[in-house]
Amino acid sequence: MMTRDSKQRRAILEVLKGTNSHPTADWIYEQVRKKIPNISLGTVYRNLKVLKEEGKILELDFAGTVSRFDGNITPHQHFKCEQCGRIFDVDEPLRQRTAERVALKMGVKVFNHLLEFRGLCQHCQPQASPADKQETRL
Amino acid sequence: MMTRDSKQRRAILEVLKGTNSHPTADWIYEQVRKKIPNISLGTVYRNLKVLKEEGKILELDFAGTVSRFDGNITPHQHFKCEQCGRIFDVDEPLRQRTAERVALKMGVKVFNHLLEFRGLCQHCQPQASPADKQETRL
DNA sequence: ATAAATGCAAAACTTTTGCACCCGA
DNA sequence: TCGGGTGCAAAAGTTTTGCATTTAT
Repeated sequence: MMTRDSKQRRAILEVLKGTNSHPTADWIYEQVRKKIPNISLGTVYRNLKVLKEEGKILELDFAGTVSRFDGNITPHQHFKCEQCGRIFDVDEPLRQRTAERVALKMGVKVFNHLLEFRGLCQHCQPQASPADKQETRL
Repeated sequence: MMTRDSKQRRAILEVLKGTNSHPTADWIYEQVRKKIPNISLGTVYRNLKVLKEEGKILELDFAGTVSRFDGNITPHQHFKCEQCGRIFDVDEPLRQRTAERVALKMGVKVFNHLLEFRGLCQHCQPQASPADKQETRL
């Protein structure tokens, strides 16, 4: 299948490359709508699929039900806050060595790897310091 | 909220502990139904949520749209085949050191970490050996 | 007794798809 | 022109929820 060009596809990729958040399809849709008001959500999904297959973007599956996408396709790591759900990039390069070892040991081909840390982000940590009382966060 | 006991919850946990696959809610539902035929899917979801909050199971978000659950709550690694979607356990322990370094550097609390490798599993690899012709898998 | 848990069904969401029309190569 | 791309709306699939009833403590 020959993939063709379209302003919709270009706009979607542009949005994704222009953020370091890890947006959902719906968020991307809203952003692109600012430039192309009558774009449809179906088109966004179709293009995300194509872009993913072309290796231009990454689909993350971290956030429970909704998929998130990442314009950064180099192997990298994430931290996910279990409370607020935000996803942060982590600068902690994983050695390529490990991927090779896994490939050899299991007889598989490894294209990519993602490391996910889970916990509580700075914002969501219960602050118990007696001096400066803060708003209580459950 | 005081959590109470129920045979449904016990059965769900039992199913999850008794497999090393990474089943979807629906698969768990079908298994439990063999013992408790009139259990409802809603109950399965509600219990998976409770068990997850109690830290007794893990929710994986690897598989695109559907959530998968894991009865193995020790930090461990997965390999996901991008073709057939199967998820395999990988025996490649990640050093606790790394998690500590991340926690310190980012000011977060790390409860868990998951490493996901992506690629093609043995079964899905294009086999080009000229001697033994195999069924062609796209 | 009382509050949590359940079954059922409806609702809410996310993602996919069929179809007629449009547009890029 | 021709086949891929689009918008629209319907459909499919997963997960959540309201409510009356049951059940564990």
